[in-house]
Amino acid sequence: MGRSQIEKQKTHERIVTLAAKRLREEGLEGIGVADLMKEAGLTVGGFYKHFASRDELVAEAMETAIGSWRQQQEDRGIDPESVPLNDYIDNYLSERHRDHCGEGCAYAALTADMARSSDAVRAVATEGLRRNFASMAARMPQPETEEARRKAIIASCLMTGALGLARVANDEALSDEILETVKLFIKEMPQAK
Amino acid sequence: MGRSQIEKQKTHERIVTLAAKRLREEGLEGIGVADLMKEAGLTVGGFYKHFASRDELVAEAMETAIGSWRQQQEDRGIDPESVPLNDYIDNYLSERHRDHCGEGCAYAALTADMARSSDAVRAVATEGLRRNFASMAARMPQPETEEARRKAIIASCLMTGALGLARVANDEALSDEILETVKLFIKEMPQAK
DNA sequence: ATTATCTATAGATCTATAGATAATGC
DNA sequence: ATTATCTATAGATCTATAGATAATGC
Repeated sequence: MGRSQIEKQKTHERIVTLAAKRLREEGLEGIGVADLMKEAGLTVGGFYKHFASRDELVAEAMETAIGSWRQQQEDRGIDPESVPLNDYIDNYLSERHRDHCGEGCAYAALTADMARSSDAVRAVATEGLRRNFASMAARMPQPETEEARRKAIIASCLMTGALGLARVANDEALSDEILETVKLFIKEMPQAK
Repeated sequence: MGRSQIEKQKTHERIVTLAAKRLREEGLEGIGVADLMKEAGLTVGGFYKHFASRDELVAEAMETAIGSWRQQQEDRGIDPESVPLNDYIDNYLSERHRDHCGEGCAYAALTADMARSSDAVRAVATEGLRRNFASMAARMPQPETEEARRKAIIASCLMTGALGLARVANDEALSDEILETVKLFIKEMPQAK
Protein backbone atom coordinates (compact mmCIF):
# COMPACT_ATOMS: atom_id res chain seq x y z
CA MET A 1 0.00 0.00 0.00
CA GLY A 2 1.53 3.18 -1.18
CA ARG A 3 3.28 2.62 -4.50
CA SER A 4 5.31 4.68 -6.94
CA GLN A 5 3.61 6.61 -9.73
CA ILE A 6 5.12 4.25 -12.28
CA GLU A 7 3.53 1.33 -10.51
CA LYS A 8 0.25 3.22 -10.34
CA GLN A 9 0.30 3.60 -14.10
CA LYS A 10 0.97 -0.13 -14.51
CA THR A 11 -1.91 -0.86 -12.14
CA HIS A 12 -4.12 1.47 -14.15
CA GLU A 13 -3.28 -0.35 -17.38
CA ARG A 14 -3.84 -3.72 -15.72
CA ILE A 15 -7.36 -2.69 -14.67
CA VAL A 16 -8.18 -1.32 -18.12
CA THR A 17 -6.82 -4.38 -19.95
CA LEU A 18 -8.71 -6.73 -17.66
CA ALA A 19 -11.89 -4.67 -18.05
CA ALA A 20 -11.48 -4.69 -21.84
CA LYS A 21 -11.56 -8.49 -21.68
CA ARG A 22 -14.21 -9.04 -19.01
CA LEU A 23 -16.61 -6.43 -20.40
CA ARG A 24 -16.47 -8.12 -23.81
CA GLU A 25 -17.26 -11.41 -22.08
CA GLU A 26 -20.01 -10.24 -19.73
CA GLY A 27 -21.41 -7.14 -21.41
CA LEU A 28 -20.86 -3.49 -20.50
CA GLU A 29 -22.96 -3.89 -17.35
CA GLY A 30 -22.17 -7.52 -16.71
CA ILE A 31 -19.36 -7.12 -14.19
CA GLY A 32 -19.04 -4.82 -11.20
CA VAL A 33 -16.24 -2.58 -10.02
CA ALA A 34 -15.52 -4.71 -6.95
CA ASP A 35 -15.23 -7.97 -8.93
CA LEU A 36 -13.00 -6.34 -11.55
CA MET A 37 -10.66 -4.98 -8.91
CA LYS A 38 -10.61 -8.35 -7.17
CA GLU A 39 -9.69 -10.13 -10.42
CA ALA A 40 -6.95 -7.57 -10.92
CA GLY A 41 -5.63 -8.51 -7.47
CA LEU A 42 -6.81 -5.26 -5.87
CA THR A 43 -9.70 -4.03 -3.71
CA VAL A 44 -12.63 -1.69 -4.44
CA GLY A 45 -11.32 1.22 -2.46
CA GLY A 46 -8.54 2.12 -4.84
CA PHE A 47 -10.77 2.24 -7.90
CA TYR A 48 -11.84 5.87 -7.72
CA LYS A 49 -8.25 7.12 -7.50
CA HIS A 50 -7.93 5.71 -11.03
CA PHE A 51 -11.31 6.57 -12.53
CA ALA A 52 -13.86 9.28 -11.79
CA SER A 53 -16.67 6.80 -12.35
CA ARG A 54 -17.38 3.29 -13.57
CA ASP A 55 -18.37 4.70 -16.95
CA GLU A 56 -14.96 6.35 -17.32
CA LEU A 57 -13.36 2.91 -17.00
CA VAL A 58 -15.82 1.47 -19.51
CA ALA A 59 -14.92 4.17 -22.05
CA GLU A 60 -11.18 3.58 -21.55
CA ALA A 61 -11.64 -0.17 -21.72
CA MET A 62 -13.60 0.14 -24.95
CA GLU A 63 -10.80 2.17 -26.47
CA THR A 64 -8.40 -0.62 -25.53
CA ALA A 65 -10.78 -3.35 -26.73
CA ILE A 66 -11.41 -1.62 -30.05
CA GLY A 67 -7.69 -1.19 -30.64
CA SER A 68 -6.74 -4.62 -29.30
CA TRP A 69 -6.43 -6.45 -32.63
CA ARG A 70 -4.17 -3.72 -34.01
CA GLN A 71 -2.15 -3.81 -30.78
CA GLN A 72 -1.82 -7.61 -30.88
CA GLN A 73 -0.44 -7.45 -34.42
CA GLU A 74 2.07 -4.77 -33.52
CA ASP A 75 3.17 -6.73 -30.45
CA ARG A 76 3.98 -9.60 -32.80
CA GLY A 77 5.96 -7.30 -35.04
CA ILE A 78 3.30 -7.31 -37.75
CA ASP A 79 2.09 -4.16 -39.48
CA PRO A 80 -1.72 -4.36 -39.23
CA GLU A 81 -2.13 -2.63 -42.58
CA SER A 82 -0.11 -5.38 -44.24
CA VAL A 83 -2.34 -8.24 -43.10
CA PRO A 84 -4.18 -9.57 -46.17
CA LEU A 85 -7.95 -9.23 -45.95
CA ASN A 86 -8.41 -12.94 -46.65
CA ASP A 87 -6.42 -13.89 -43.56
CA TYR A 88 -8.21 -11.29 -41.51
CA ILE A 89 -11.60 -12.66 -42.57
CA ASP A 90 -10.58 -16.25 -41.92
CA ASN A 91 -9.56 -15.40 -38.39
CA TYR A 92 -12.54 -13.18 -37.78
CA LEU A 93 -15.09 -15.77 -38.85
CA SER A 94 -13.38 -18.68 -37.07
CA GLU A 95 -14.80 -20.90 -34.34
CA ARG A 96 -11.90 -19.74 -32.23
CA HIS A 97 -13.00 -16.10 -32.44
CA ARG A 98 -16.64 -17.07 -31.84
CA ASP A 99 -15.73 -18.98 -28.69
CA HIS A 100 -13.43 -16.31 -27.23
CA CYS A 101 -15.40 -13.10 -26.87
CA GLY A 102 -12.99 -11.59 -24.40
CA GLU A 103 -10.06 -11.38 -26.81
CA GLY A 104 -12.07 -10.64 -29.92
CA CYS A 105 -13.79 -7.85 -31.80
CA ALA A 106 -15.53 -5.38 -29.49
CA TYR A 107 -18.19 -4.56 -32.09
CA ALA A 108 -19.35 -8.14 -32.44
CA ALA A 109 -19.25 -8.71 -28.68
CA LEU A 110 -20.94 -5.46 -27.65
CA THR A 111 -22.86 -3.88 -30.55
CA ALA A 112 -26.13 -3.29 -28.75
CA ASP A 113 -24.38 -2.58 -25.43
CA MET A 114 -22.47 0.24 -27.09
CA ALA A 115 -25.55 1.62 -28.83
CA ARG A 116 -27.27 1.88 -25.43
CA SER A 117 -24.21 3.28 -23.70
CA SER A 118 -23.09 6.76 -22.61
CA ASP A 119 -21.98 9.49 -25.01
CA ALA A 120 -18.37 8.92 -23.96
CA VAL A 121 -18.48 5.25 -24.91
CA ARG A 122 -20.39 5.88 -28.14
CA ALA A 123 -17.89 8.55 -29.19
CA VAL A 124 -15.02 6.08 -28.75
CA ALA A 125 -16.97 3.41 -30.61
CA THR A 126 -17.85 5.72 -33.51
CA GLU A 127 -14.24 6.81 -33.91
CA GLY A 128 -13.18 3.16 -33.96
CA LEU A 129 -15.78 2.35 -36.58
CA ARG A 130 -14.41 5.04 -38.88
CA ARG A 131 -10.88 3.75 -38.39
CA ASN A 132 -11.98 0.19 -39.14
CA PHE A 133 -13.75 1.14 -42.35
CA ALA A 134 -10.73 3.11 -43.50
CA SER A 135 -8.31 0.34 -42.57
CA MET A 136 -10.26 -2.31 -44.46
CA ALA A 137 -10.71 -0.08 -47.50
CA ALA A 138 -6.95 0.59 -47.50
CA ARG A 139 -6.27 -3.11 -47.89
CA MET A 140 -8.50 -3.56 -50.94
CA PRO A 141 -7.26 -3.76 -54.55
CA GLN A 142 -8.22 -0.14 -55.39
CA PRO A 143 -7.93 1.46 -51.99
CA GLU A 144 -8.78 5.04 -52.73
CA THR A 145 -12.08 4.42 -54.51
CA GLU A 146 -15.58 4.95 -53.23
CA GLU A 147 -16.18 1.32 -54.13
CA ALA A 148 -13.50 0.21 -51.66
CA ARG A 149 -15.19 2.13 -48.87
CA ARG A 150 -18.56 0.66 -49.73
CA LYS A 151 -17.10 -2.84 -49.69
CA ALA A 152 -15.42 -2.14 -46.37
CA ILE A 153 -18.74 -1.11 -44.82
CA ILE A 154 -20.52 -4.13 -46.26
CA ALA A 155 -17.82 -6.53 -45.11
CA SER A 156 -17.88 -4.99 -41.61
CA CYS A 157 -21.64 -5.42 -41.31
CA LEU A 158 -21.43 -8.97 -42.62
CA MET A 159 -18.63 -9.95 -40.28
CA THR A 160 -20.01 -8.42 -37.08
CA GLY A 161 -23.48 -9.67 -37.98
CA ALA A 162 -22.32 -13.20 -38.71
CA LEU A 163 -20.23 -13.50 -35.56
CA GLY A 164 -23.10 -12.10 -33.52
CA LEU A 165 -25.68 -14.54 -34.86
CA ALA A 166 -23.20 -17.42 -34.67
CA ARG A 167 -22.87 -16.65 -30.97
CA VAL A 168 -26.63 -16.53 -30.48
CA ALA A 169 -27.19 -19.95 -32.06
CA ASN A 170 -27.36 -22.62 -29.42
CA ASP A 171 -26.71 -25.33 -32.00
CA GLU A 172 -23.13 -25.71 -33.16
CA ALA A 173 -24.09 -26.98 -36.63
CA LEU A 174 -26.20 -23.90 -37.30
CA SER A 175 -23.54 -21.64 -35.81
CA ASP A 176 -20.82 -23.16 -37.99
CA GLU A 177 -23.06 -22.91 -41.04
CA ILE A 178 -23.47 -19.16 -40.49
CA LEU A 179 -19.72 -18.63 -40.18
CA GLU A 180 -18.86 -20.79 -43.19
CA THR A 181 -21.54 -19.36 -45.44
CA VAL A 182 -20.51 -15.77 -44.78
CA LYS A 183 -16.81 -16.57 -44.98
CA LEU A 184 -17.21 -18.09 -48.46
CA PHE A 185 -19.43 -15.24 -49.61
CA ILE A 186 -17.12 -12.44 -48.52
CA LYS A 187 -14.10 -14.04 -50.11
CA GLU A 188 -15.95 -14.32 -53.41
CA MET A 189 -17.16 -10.74 -53.25
CA PRO A 190 -15.88 -8.88 -56.31
CA GLN A 191 -13.13 -6.37 -55.48
CA ALA A 192 -12.91 -7.43 -51.85
CA LYS A 193 -9.87 -9.55 -52.79
CA MET B 1 -57.32 -6.93 -6.35
CA GLY B 2 -58.63 -10.36 -7.03
CA ARG B 3 -59.53 -10.67 -10.71
CA SER B 4 -60.93 -13.33 -13.01
CA GLN B 5 -58.68 -15.84 -14.73
CA ILE B 6 -59.45 -14.24 -18.09
CA GLU B 7 -58.24 -10.92 -16.74
CA LYS B 8 -55.17 -12.60 -15.32
CA GLN B 9 -54.29 -13.90 -18.77
CA LYS B 10 -54.74 -10.41 -20.20
CA THR B 11 -52.50 -9.02 -17.47
CA HIS B 12 -49.93 -11.71 -18.26
CA GLU B 13 -49.91 -10.78 -21.93
CA ARG B 14 -49.67 -7.10 -21.07
CA ILE B 15 -46.56 -7.72 -18.97
CA VAL B 16 -44.94 -9.87 -21.67
CA THR B 17 -45.71 -7.39 -24.46
CA LEU B 18 -44.36 -4.50 -22.44
CA ALA B 19 -41.25 -6.49 -21.52
CA ALA B 20 -40.71 -7.40 -25.18
CA LYS B 21 -40.55 -3.68 -25.94
CA ARG B 22 -38.64 -2.43 -22.93
CA LEU B 23 -36.05 -5.22 -23.00
CA ARG B 24 -35.29 -4.43 -26.65
CA GLU B 25 -34.84 -0.80 -25.65
CA GLU B 26 -32.80 -1.25 -22.48
CA GLY B 27 -31.13 -4.64 -22.97
CA LEU B 28 -31.98 -7.95 -21.33
CA GLU B 29 -30.70 -6.73 -17.97
CA GLY B 30 -31.53 -3.07 -18.45
CA ILE B 31 -34.87 -2.93 -16.68
CA GLY B 32 -35.98 -4.45 -13.40
CA VAL B 33 -39.06 -6.41 -12.42
CA ALA B 34 -40.44 -3.60 -10.24
CA ASP B 35 -40.14 -0.95 -12.97
CA LEU B 36 -41.70 -3.23 -15.57
CA MET B 37 -44.67 -3.98 -13.32
CA LYS B 38 -45.04 -0.29 -12.53
CA GLU B 39 -45.08 0.62 -16.23
CA ALA B 40 -47.69 -2.07 -16.75
CA GLY B 41 -49.79 -0.36 -14.06
CA LEU B 42 -49.13 -3.07 -11.48
CA THR B 43 -46.90 -3.66 -8.44
CA VAL B 44 -43.96 -6.01 -7.84
CA GLY B 45 -45.81 -8.39 -5.57
CA GLY B 46 -47.94 -9.92 -8.28
CA PHE B 47 -45.03 -10.74 -10.57
CA TYR B 48 -44.16 -14.17 -9.26
CA LYS B 49 -47.72 -15.43 -9.62
CA HIS B 50 -47.14 -14.94 -13.35
CA PHE B 51 -43.51 -16.04 -13.73
CA ALA B 52 -41.30 -18.40 -11.74
CA SER B 53 -38.36 -16.05 -12.19
CA ARG B 54 -37.28 -12.93 -14.03
CA ASP B 55 -35.53 -15.10 -16.60
CA GLU B 56 -38.79 -16.90 -17.38
CA LEU B 57 -40.32 -13.54 -18.31
CA VAL B 58 -37.29 -12.68 -20.42
CA ALA B 59 -37.61 -15.94 -22.37
CA GLU B 60 -41.34 -15.38 -22.94
CA ALA B 61 -40.75 -11.75 -23.91
CA MET B 62 -38.06 -12.79 -26.39
CA GLU B 63 -40.47 -15.22 -27.99
CA THR B 64 -42.93 -12.36 -28.39
CA ALA B 65 -40.25 -9.95 -29.60
CA ILE B 66 -38.89 -12.42 -32.14
CA GLY B 67 -42.35 -13.09 -33.50
CA SER B 68 -43.49 -9.46 -33.30
CA TRP B 69 -42.93 -8.54 -36.96
CA ARG B 70 -44.88 -11.57 -38.13
CA GLN B 71 -47.61 -10.77 -35.60
CA GLN B 72 -47.80 -7.13 -36.73
CA GLN B 73 -48.27 -8.19 -40.35
CA GLU B 74 -51.01 -10.64 -39.44
CA ASP B 75 -52.76 -8.02 -37.31
CA ARG B 76 -52.89 -5.84 -40.42
CA GLY B 77 -54.33 -8.69 -42.43
CA ILE B 78 -51.09 -9.26 -44.35
CA ASP B 79 -49.58 -12.71 -44.89
CA PRO B 80 -45.94 -12.33 -43.77
CA GLU B 81 -44.79 -14.83 -46.39
CA SER B 82 -46.26 -12.65 -49.12
CA VAL B 83 -44.29 -9.50 -48.20
CA PRO B 84 -41.70 -8.93 -50.97
CA LEU B 85 -38.11 -9.09 -49.76
CA ASN B 86 -37.38 -5.66 -51.22
CA ASP B 87 -40.04 -4.04 -49.05
CA TYR B 88 -38.89 -5.99 -46.03
CA ILE B 89 -35.30 -4.83 -46.55
CA ASP B 90 -36.34 -1.20 -47.08
CA ASN B 91 -38.22 -1.19 -43.79
CA TYR B 92 -35.54 -3.10 -41.94
CA LEU B 93 -32.73 -0.77 -42.98
CA SER B 94 -34.74 2.42 -42.45
CA GLU B 95 -33.95 5.29 -40.08
CA ARG B 96 -37.31 4.62 -38.52
CA HIS B 97 -36.31 1.07 -37.55
CA ARG B 98 -32.91 2.26 -36.35
CA ASP B 99 -34.50 4.87 -34.09
CA HIS B 100 -37.16 2.58 -32.62
CA CYS B 101 -35.44 -0.39 -31.03
CA GLY B 102 -38.44 -1.31 -28.92
CA GLU B 103 -40.69 -2.21 -31.82
CA GLY B 104 -37.99 -3.63 -34.09
CA CYS B 105 -35.95 -6.74 -34.73
CA ALA B 106 -34.91 -8.51 -31.54
CA TYR B 107 -31.73 -9.88 -33.10
CA ALA B 108 -30.40 -6.45 -34.03
CA ALA B 109 -31.39 -4.97 -30.67
CA LEU B 110 -30.11 -7.81 -28.50
CA THR B 111 -27.59 -10.00 -30.37
CA ALA B 112 -24.89 -10.03 -27.75
CA ASP B 113 -27.40 -9.95 -24.88
CA MET B 114 -28.95 -13.15 -26.21
CA ALA B 115 -25.59 -14.82 -26.74
CA ARG B 116 -24.75 -14.18 -23.08
CA SER B 117 -28.17 -15.21 -21.83
CA SER B 118 -29.64 -18.34 -20.24
CA ASP B 119 -30.22 -21.61 -22.09
CA ALA B 120 -33.96 -20.93 -22.12
CA VAL B 121 -33.49 -17.58 -23.90
CA ARG B 122 -30.89 -18.94 -26.31
CA ALA B 123 -33.14 -21.87 -27.25
CA VAL B 124 -35.95 -19.44 -28.12
CA ALA B 125 -33.51 -17.26 -30.06
CA THR B 126 -32.03 -20.19 -32.00
CA GLU B 127 -35.47 -21.46 -32.98
CA GLY B 128 -36.38 -17.98 -34.19
CA LEU B 129 -33.18 -17.75 -36.23
CA ARG B 130 -34.03 -20.98 -38.05
CA ARG B 131 -37.54 -19.70 -38.76
CA ASN B 132 -36.18 -16.40 -40.07
CA PHE B 133 -33.69 -18.06 -42.42
CA ALA B 134 -36.41 -20.35 -43.75
CA SER B 135 -38.90 -17.51 -44.16
CA MET B 136 -36.45 -15.35 -46.10
CA ALA B 137 -35.35 -18.24 -48.29
CA ALA B 138 -39.00 -18.99 -49.04
CA ARG B 139 -39.45 -15.53 -50.47
CA MET B 140 -36.54 -15.78 -52.92
CA PRO B 141 -36.86 -16.53 -56.64
CA GLN B 142 -35.84 -20.19 -56.31
CA PRO B 143 -37.02 -20.92 -52.78
CA GLU B 144 -36.11 -24.56 -52.40
CA THR B 145 -32.45 -24.29 -53.43
CA GLU B 146 -29.38 -24.38 -51.22
CA GLU B 147 -28.48 -21.06 -52.81
CA ALA B 148 -31.65 -19.46 -51.43
CA ARG B 149 -30.75 -20.59 -47.93
CA ARG B 150 -27.22 -19.26 -48.29
CA LYS B 151 -28.55 -15.91 -49.47
CA ALA B 152 -31.00 -15.82 -46.58
CA ILE B 153 -28.20 -16.34 -44.07
CA ILE B 154 -26.03 -13.72 -45.73
CA ALA B 155 -28.84 -11.19 -45.89
CA SER B 156 -29.69 -11.81 -42.23
CA CYS B 157 -26.10 -11.21 -41.13
CA LEU B 158 -25.89 -8.08 -43.30
CA MET B 159 -29.13 -6.65 -42.02
CA THR B 160 -28.61 -7.30 -38.30
CA GLY B 161 -24.99 -6.20 -38.61
CA ALA B 162 -25.84 -3.00 -40.46
CA LEU B 163 -28.63 -2.00 -38.08
CA GLY B 164 -26.39 -2.77 -35.12
CA LEU B 165 -23.49 -0.66 -36.35
CA ALA B 166 -25.84 2.12 -37.50
CA ARG B 167 -27.10 2.27 -33.91
CA VAL B 168 -23.58 2.39 -32.49
CA ALA B 169 -22.54 5.32 -34.68
CA ASN B 170 -22.93 8.57 -32.82
CA ASP B 171 -22.85 10.54 -36.07
CA GLU B 172 -26.02 10.50 -38.14
CA ALA B 173 -24.21 10.92 -41.45
CA LEU B 174 -22.09 7.82 -40.82
CA SER B 175 -25.10 5.92 -39.51
CA ASP B 176 -27.16 6.77 -42.60
CA GLU B 177 -24.25 5.85 -44.85
CA ILE B 178 -24.11 2.37 -43.31
CA LEU B 179 -27.84 1.81 -43.80
CA GLU B 180 -27.88 3.13 -47.38
CA THR B 181 -24.76 1.27 -48.48
CA VAL B 182 -26.03 -2.07 -47.22
CA LYS B 183 -29.55 -1.46 -48.52
CA LEU B 184 -28.26 -0.84 -52.05
CA PHE B 185 -25.91 -3.81 -51.89
CA ILE B 186 -28.51 -6.34 -50.75
CA LYS B 187 -30.98 -5.28 -53.37
CA GLU B 188 -28.37 -5.76 -56.08
CA MET B 189 -27.36 -9.14 -54.76
CA PRO B 190 -27.90 -11.76 -57.49
CA GLN B 191 -30.86 -14.07 -56.77
CA ALA B 192 -31.92 -12.14 -53.69
CA LYS B 193 -34.66 -10.57 -55.82
C1' DA C 1 -62.63 -21.31 -0.50
C1' DT C 2 -59.66 -19.75 -3.85
C1' DT C 3 -56.74 -16.49 -5.95
C1' DA C 4 -55.02 -12.07 -8.34
C1' DT C 5 -53.02 -8.22 -6.77
C1' DC C 6 -51.31 -5.22 -3.09
C1' DT C 7 -48.04 -3.47 0.69
C1' DA C 8 -43.90 -4.29 3.02
C1' DT C 9 -39.56 -6.19 3.56
C1' DA C 10 -35.53 -9.56 3.69
C1' DG C 11 -31.23 -10.34 1.65
C1' DA C 12 -28.05 -9.76 -2.02
C1' DT C 13 -25.47 -6.72 -4.87
C1' DC C 14 -23.54 -2.55 -6.71
C1' DT C 15 -21.47 2.34 -6.97
C1' DA C 16 -19.19 5.54 -4.46
C1' DT C 17 -17.04 7.55 -0.26
C1' DA C 18 -14.59 8.02 4.40
C1' DG C 19 -10.84 7.18 7.00
C1' DA C 20 -6.68 4.14 8.03
C1' DT C 21 -2.16 2.30 6.55
C1' DA C 22 2.26 2.05 4.57
C1' DA C 23 5.06 3.14 0.97
C1' DT C 24 7.21 7.04 -2.15
C1' DG C 25 9.72 11.15 -3.08
C1' DC C 26 10.82 16.03 -2.03
C1' DA D 1 4.14 15.52 3.21
C1' DT D 2 2.02 13.10 -0.23
C1' DT D 3 -0.39 9.33 -2.14
C1' DA D 4 -1.60 4.40 -3.70
C1' DT D 5 -4.05 1.01 -1.78
C1' DC D 6 -6.70 -1.07 2.00
C1' DT D 7 -10.85 -1.96 5.17
C1' DA D 8 -15.41 -0.72 6.14
C1' DT D 9 -19.68 1.13 5.12
C1' DA D 10 -23.51 4.31 3.47
C1' DG D 11 -27.15 4.48 0.30
C1' DA D 12 -29.37 2.92 -3.78
C1' DT D 13 -31.27 -0.82 -6.33
C1' DC D 14 -32.80 -5.36 -7.50
C1' DT D 15 -34.88 -10.24 -7.07
C1' DA D 16 -37.83 -12.81 -4.49
C1' DT D 17 -41.01 -13.81 -0.58
C1' DA D 18 -44.53 -13.20 3.29
C1' DG D 19 -48.80 -11.87 4.61
C1' DA D 20 -52.98 -8.81 3.86
C1' DT D 21 -56.95 -7.51 0.93
C1' DA D 22 -60.71 -7.88 -2.09
C1' DA D 23 -62.59 -9.89 -5.85
C1' DT D 24 -64.03 -14.50 -8.38
C1' DG D 25 -66.35 -18.83 -8.85
C1' DC D 26 -67.81 -23.33 -6.99
